[in-house]
Amino acid sequence: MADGSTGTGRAATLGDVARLAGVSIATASKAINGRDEVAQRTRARVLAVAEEVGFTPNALAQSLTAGRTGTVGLLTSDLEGRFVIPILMGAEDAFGAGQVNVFLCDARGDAIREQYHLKALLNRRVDGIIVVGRQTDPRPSLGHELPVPVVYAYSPSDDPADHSLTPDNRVGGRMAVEHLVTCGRSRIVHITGDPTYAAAQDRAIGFREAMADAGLQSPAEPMFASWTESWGRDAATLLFRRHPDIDGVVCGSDQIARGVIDALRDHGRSVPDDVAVIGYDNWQVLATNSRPELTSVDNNLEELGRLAARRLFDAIDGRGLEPGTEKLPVRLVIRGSTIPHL
Amino acid sequence: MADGSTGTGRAATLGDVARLAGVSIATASKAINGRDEVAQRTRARVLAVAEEVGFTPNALAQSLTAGRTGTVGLLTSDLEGRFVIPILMGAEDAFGAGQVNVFLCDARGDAIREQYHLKALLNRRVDGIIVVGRQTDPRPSLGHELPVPVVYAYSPSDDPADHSLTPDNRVGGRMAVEHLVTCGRSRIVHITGDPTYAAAQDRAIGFREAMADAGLQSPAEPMFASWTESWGRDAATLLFRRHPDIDGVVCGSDQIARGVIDALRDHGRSVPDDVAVIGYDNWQVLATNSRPELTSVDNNLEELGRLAARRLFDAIDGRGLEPGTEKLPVRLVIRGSTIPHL
DNA sequence: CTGTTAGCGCGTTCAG
DNA sequence: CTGAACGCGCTAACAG
Repeated sequence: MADGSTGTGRAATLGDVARLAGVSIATASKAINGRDEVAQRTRARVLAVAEEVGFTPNALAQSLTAGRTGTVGLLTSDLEGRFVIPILMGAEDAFGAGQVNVFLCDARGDAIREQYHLKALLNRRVDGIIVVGRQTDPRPSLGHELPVPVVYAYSPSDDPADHSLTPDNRVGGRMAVEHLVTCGRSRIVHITGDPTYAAAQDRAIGFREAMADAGLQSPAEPMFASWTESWGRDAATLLFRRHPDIDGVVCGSDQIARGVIDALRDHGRSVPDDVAVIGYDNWQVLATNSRPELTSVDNNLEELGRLAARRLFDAIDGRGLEPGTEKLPVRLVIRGSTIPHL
Repeated sequence: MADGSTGTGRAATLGDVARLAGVSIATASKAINGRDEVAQRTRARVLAVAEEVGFTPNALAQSLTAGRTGTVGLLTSDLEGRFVIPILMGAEDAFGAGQVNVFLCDARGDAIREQYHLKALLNRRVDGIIVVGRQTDPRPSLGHELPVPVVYAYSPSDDPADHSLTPDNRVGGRMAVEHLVTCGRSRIVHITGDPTYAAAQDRAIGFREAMADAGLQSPAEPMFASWTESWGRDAATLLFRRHPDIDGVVCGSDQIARGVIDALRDHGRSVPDDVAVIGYDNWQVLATNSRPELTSVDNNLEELGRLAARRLFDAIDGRGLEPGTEKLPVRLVIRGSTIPHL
């Protein structure tokens, strides 16, 4: 604490502490690291001095000998941070507060920049890397020549030999339908986003499967276009004009759901009384500000982050990563757009 | 590239390269770092070997002697990442791609955890720290006993001796009014969020000043409550019932603005023809999905991040940080909620 | 119990 | 132009 002034005074070193305490560097080290080969009185003296001069062990030097740094790289292209933030938090949780620190690098979707960041992370000797994408479509692998383990989160790697974690969109699509069926709906349609996204396709597959399983026929084929509110509005207008008896809408995103609800109100339909609407992603700012609030499928991203961290940890400890993509369970968050008076 | 397999093969060291190239470590070092005290042929040989074994300089070892690590800590409590992500990106820009890496730590609003992270960052010998809050209210200083410079971004420090960067909310409030006046509005009201937030108060001050400067009297006092859509709806309903001739609404956030627009549609008012509405924060997902799209005041967070990085850089290079809080200019993003047919 | 010695991987004198 | 030697701060074997 008495380091002195603003950004100057070179941090105290173990040697400083040892000298001031009148012991050797090795003894000081043992005392501070709680080894039991030190006399109580000596330890007390060393600790007192350390406290006094505000000694902070130099993690760099420690890492140099230890062979591991206790750092992890989070390599992302998620410009909004929508996926990377919960994953980061989950990872921090799993690593145990402060044991591990995370380098966050944003490649902005640029492969060159990604290589650059990767290089930097390796130079800094991170113990492992988590790659976070912003779509569930497979992304190019970083390859296997890397000296540290890599886990892919949200976007799986396109190489099946890598270890990837991604939410199970198919199950999510199913869940949405099953919930609406439980709510007594039977004329259910699906409005979703960009058909080039795996997420859109997978959720639609789940939708179709669950409809078939329930013995229901959708009044219309799933409609794909874009992940926007305006598409939600337009699609809803179109569909309800053609099929006025629709009583449930499964949406591919919360934004689409907001648009759908919006359009329904314009057309004088009540949500959820006339029509139940369900979103996807459980994006708080959209879901809880909606009127009524939005039932939505949540990807459990924090859990995904925790798991990614745990997998990486295991790999770092030499326990090896099984190749393949884990599809993680999603969960339904029920609010007022499917169940009245909630 | 030929390091070998998955996460095992200890990374090649400068010594390895030197041995394989048949030169001393010192020569290898010079060759690789582009010093000109090396014969062309020797350099070529060394570089070839380095490439072949996939040599990566150990940044830890470099930092140990260099005295600086080329790392920066980003200490935040912004759970959503709404502020921290653009600031991170701005900082990465300013530092120059890859020269500097950022440790991102989320304290989750917990002072204990913050101390813990701070300690870890200092152990890792970061060259400097940027503290990012999620409100513009002053936050507790980290103190001045730190061995590295600190810059506060978004949330200023409560200690005027620290260096802080925060958006100029007062000017933002003014700008909103001035824009509406330019658009020919004169009966303008202000609906904003939680009155305990400095952001709400400062924007309201700007609102009042600009109204006075324009010689206008607001039909109603600014209304404070919460940063939500539902408050926007309720407040708008209330206000328009009492003052049907209002023709402009300055909102304290985009969420509030969304609610206001929503209510206006319910009441059969057209935006922007009957009433112009302006939001705050320019939160893309809200602003561009609105119908009509939302004119909004943008806090220029990336620029703020860039500047924070630059200030920190200067301080690291010993150029010293002037104490005080810099209020950064904001900018208006004009869309359809104030100007028709845009 | 304590101190001495030897590295960890690299950059940097300073002789050759 | 090249190499031997030292130090960055710390931990881990050994001796004493």
